[in-house]
Amino acid sequence: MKWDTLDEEPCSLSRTVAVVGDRWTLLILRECFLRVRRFEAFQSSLQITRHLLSERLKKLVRFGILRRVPYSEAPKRYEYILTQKGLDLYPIIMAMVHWGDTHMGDERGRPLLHEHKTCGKLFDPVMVCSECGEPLHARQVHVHAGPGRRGADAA
Amino acid sequence: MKWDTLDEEPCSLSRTVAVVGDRWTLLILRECFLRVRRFEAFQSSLQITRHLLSERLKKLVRFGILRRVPYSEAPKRYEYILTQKGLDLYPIIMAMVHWGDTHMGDERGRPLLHEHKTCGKLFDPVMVCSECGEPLHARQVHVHAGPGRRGADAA
DNA sequence: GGCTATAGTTCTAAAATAGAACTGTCAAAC
DNA sequence: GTTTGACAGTTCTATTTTAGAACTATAGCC
Repeated sequence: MKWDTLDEEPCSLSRTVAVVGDRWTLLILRECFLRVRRFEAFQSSLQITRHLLSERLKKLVRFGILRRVPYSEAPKRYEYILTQKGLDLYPIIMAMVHWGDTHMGDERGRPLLHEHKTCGKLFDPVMVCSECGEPLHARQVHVHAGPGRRGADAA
Repeated sequence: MKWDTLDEEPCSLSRTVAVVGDRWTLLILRECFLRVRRFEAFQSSLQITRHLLSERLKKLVRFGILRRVPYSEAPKRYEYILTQKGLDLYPIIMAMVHWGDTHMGDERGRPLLHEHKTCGKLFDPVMVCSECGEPLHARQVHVHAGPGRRGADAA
């Protein structure tokens, strides 16, 4: 497999994996959603090596997930802010958090609780069908080839 | 960071990342949801090296995502089947597919279309609040420390 | 001038992955 | 009864990635 062209595969999962499919990237994004924005802040909260952090931030900027915004002119300093494309990753992060809550928990209970400001309640994220609103289950979904596909595999 | 204890961090995202946070694992799971079950089938559809495929399947079995089920006694042969814990990863996969459809598409359209058998329509997955049913957005969610958490970071 | 803060870059060592070849079991074909 | 092929791996070396630590650069403050 050539990882450098994974984002051009005729499969939306592959394309997403090309961008967020590694450990550090997902942990960096977690920090972004927790309002972390600066190099030193990412580095100290994640204990990632500075080299890799630099690489990953560049990649996220290149893919349009983060914007590198100056917050100081002299000396030039930048912070990293989620774009809309980045904010749209929220369901992925939340789906992962929820699976972890459900299947990887210990006896102490959840590390974090989520409150929906709109309704004021503590909630779980639920994935539903856009058409009928019912919760989705793998075995109730049938997959068809779409226009962006010739041969090969996908999901 | 010590990847071998990432599944014990007080953060549900980290714990999930410990299990599915690498490229190959996510692609293998895609195949699982497409009903691929056998070693040779994974290997030829993904072009993964046999060594890594073997490693990743072992890991998924160890974490209870897949079950290794004999389908032939002589010679002994096994196939890999999603457990309920594995099936529950579906929202993560679908969230990633949907993000790819939305943000990584080309002019040819989607690689795959999804039909909800329950309602018969082509759909998109939508993540909603379990309490009020409204679609979730990152900035409408407030995070609280839960019981499974002392100091440090999380999501 | 010396100290600190911030945001990186550069270097070497260790670990993970790629790629190809090899092993072992059994069924069916010749 | 020997050969071929399918299947499910394991083993080996070469390349790529990542870890960990040190270094660079700019500027404010004392």
